[in-house]
Amino acid sequence: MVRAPCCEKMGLKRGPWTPEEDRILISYIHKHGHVNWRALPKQAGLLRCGKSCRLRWINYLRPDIKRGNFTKEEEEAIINLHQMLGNRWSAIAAKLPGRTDNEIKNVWHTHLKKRLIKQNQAISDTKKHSKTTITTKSESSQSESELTNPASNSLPMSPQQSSSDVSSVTAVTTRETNDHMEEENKGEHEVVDIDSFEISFPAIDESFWSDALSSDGNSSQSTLDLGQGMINNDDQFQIDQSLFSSVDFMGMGYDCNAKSEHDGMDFWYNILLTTEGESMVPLF
DNA sequence: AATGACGCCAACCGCTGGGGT
DNA sequence: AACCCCAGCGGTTGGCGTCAT
Repeated sequence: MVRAPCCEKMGLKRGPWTPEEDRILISYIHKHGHVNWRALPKQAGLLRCGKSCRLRWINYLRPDIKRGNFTKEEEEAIINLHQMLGNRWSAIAAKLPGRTDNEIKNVWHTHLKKRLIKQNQAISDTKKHSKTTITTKSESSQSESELTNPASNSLPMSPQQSSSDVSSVTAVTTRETNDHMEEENKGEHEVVDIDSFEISFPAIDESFWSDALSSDGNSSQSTLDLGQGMINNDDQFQIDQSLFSSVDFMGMGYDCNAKSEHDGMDFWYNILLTTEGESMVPLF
């Protein structure tokens, strides 16, 4: 069953807004606010559906909207936030005052995604010449789909994700034996393709996401005690601080690698951590 | 000057989750 | 528990402007 678009009902207007409509909407919201978007157009005397009014206000008419081109800083922030959050445009917009989710989404699709694809293409071309890594995966460059939703393939599953969605974890899981650790330091390690390396992870316990990571600033390593959770109930993530990438996402967190042992093998994860006072918690 | 290709972006569509009954 | 209503979200579309031929 296909639902008819709301605006098709009874001659409601669609398409671009006129300055007069804008004026009516602004004036009404200034006087009465927007408690009920559905009722608003009728009360304001607009031949639009509530949804259309809401969108026009949120994306264009709000007084705190910042118009004009995105600055370099804003673009970099979007790239970083997209790395962390994926296509959660509203969450990204919340970090960029004056910018709307729609605007950010458009900028991403029209500028930033293309730019990143080019950059990654260049990086992968460079790697092809210098690579010593044993790779079981076909040597394809980062795909557009990976760029479209990096958060889903570079992080442990979020509480919103299905715990049966194993591929989102395995997508960046690299397998290393303990022996490979030293090799890794020399820049060599085995990268295991998710398609050819199958392993089932137990479901993530909800408590994982709320457990705090205690950080020991003095030692070279700190330990993230997962409590019950990620791989099995006894697991701990060894966070090797030397492996912190030192990337500080706008003061909100750190990008680091984490290791967990499972069936005699070490599994490495990329985790984003955010600081909350003294402790650090997994961002996702 | 005409026209087709392309890029941008405002607006729309359909889905989802929360709250109320 | 089931249903309805609504706001909010992310994906998609279509119109318009610009550029290349």
